[in-house]
Amino acid sequence: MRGSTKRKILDLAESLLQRRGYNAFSYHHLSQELGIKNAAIHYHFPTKEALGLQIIERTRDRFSKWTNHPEHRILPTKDQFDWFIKSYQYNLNSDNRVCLIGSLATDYYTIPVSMQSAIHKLSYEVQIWTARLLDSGRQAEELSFKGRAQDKALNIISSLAGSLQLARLLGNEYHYRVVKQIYIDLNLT
Amino acid sequence: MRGSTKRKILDLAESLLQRRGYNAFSYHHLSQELGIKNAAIHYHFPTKEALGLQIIERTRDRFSKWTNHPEHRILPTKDQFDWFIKSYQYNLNSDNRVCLIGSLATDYYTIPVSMQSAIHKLSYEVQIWTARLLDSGRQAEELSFKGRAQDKALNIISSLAGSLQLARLLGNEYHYRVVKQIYIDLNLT
DNA sequence: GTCTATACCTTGATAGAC
DNA sequence: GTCTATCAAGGTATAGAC
Repeated sequence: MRGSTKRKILDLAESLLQRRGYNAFSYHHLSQELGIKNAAIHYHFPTKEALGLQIIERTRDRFSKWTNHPEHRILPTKDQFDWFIKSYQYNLNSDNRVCLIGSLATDYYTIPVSMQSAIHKLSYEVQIWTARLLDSGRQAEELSFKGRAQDKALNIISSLAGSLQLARLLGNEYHYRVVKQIYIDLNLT
Repeated sequence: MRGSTKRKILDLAESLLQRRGYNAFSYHHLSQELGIKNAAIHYHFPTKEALGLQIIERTRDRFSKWTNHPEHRILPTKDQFDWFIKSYQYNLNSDNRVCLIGSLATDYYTIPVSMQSAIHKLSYEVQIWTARLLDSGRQAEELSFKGRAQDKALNIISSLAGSLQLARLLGNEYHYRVVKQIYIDLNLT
């Protein structure tokens, strides 16, 4: 992974995947942008499936590392939630990428089974973490909402995924408005 | 439009677009399923762009027809909102399609400019209608929420688009939970 | 690790017969 | 309106030299 070329391929592929979708980026895009030939990419990632899979696994790993870090787990609910929101806005400010889950969910029935399985795991992990954060935050009275924490979590995750997509059509400010509304609805200010 | 073949092509293409995305359905898919040759499809829709465009325009037309119908405009806020929600659930129950806006928003940077423009118009119209419904509903005290109607509208639309996508990963019941949470947050029951 | 060269497939699209 | 036949372009992937 420290191999510079391999990492560059992975970074660029991730970016293209979230900007154009799985079926609309090619080895040619990658090779041209990186100034190498497509055979070189196949050396590092034998198949497109292997490449796609590593993109997902790396994201899972990042998410897991942050959320399981001892120093992060003891942060106030708001700080943890802010971090979560920021991870979406990083995409927005990087060429209007949509989130990985949203991108692969719309391509779901066209991607290899191994990738379906991996993105399923990621979405499950995100959902569990968010639900727990909301639940403990409500118990600690750091925020408030009605209904079940899991339902509210799903509602927020859907909202964030969708708002990155709508931002492409209606402008980036719409994402920020959606986020503002989320904070309002949680009484988290 | 009454032409049976043309309509069948449009229906099937719409379905494939919302299930697989713009770049993952082909004239071959259409011709095989309809039992005709790809040249016949090109007769009705000279280019894929023309086909994609008509799909969007038809959806815009449907939306406009319903929302501008005099009998619908005087319905209680809840009834109009219920109709809106049902239009998403129709997709969910038809082969787990995502909504047209969500599908084309993730493919946005890979579709022809004419389609970008059309889907932009649709999303704008949906946003305006939803914001007005929420605003007048709140004034009539048929529902309640904090913040601006436009922001809440965007929040709900994003949520609905996203939940159809997440439903593919986490199961259809998650969409219904998101919807339930939306009603709870609006005090609309 | 990266290259050249190439195989093989799918794609959107067109020409012209019927 | 639909067909057969065909095309050029772009896609993933592999073999083998360097």
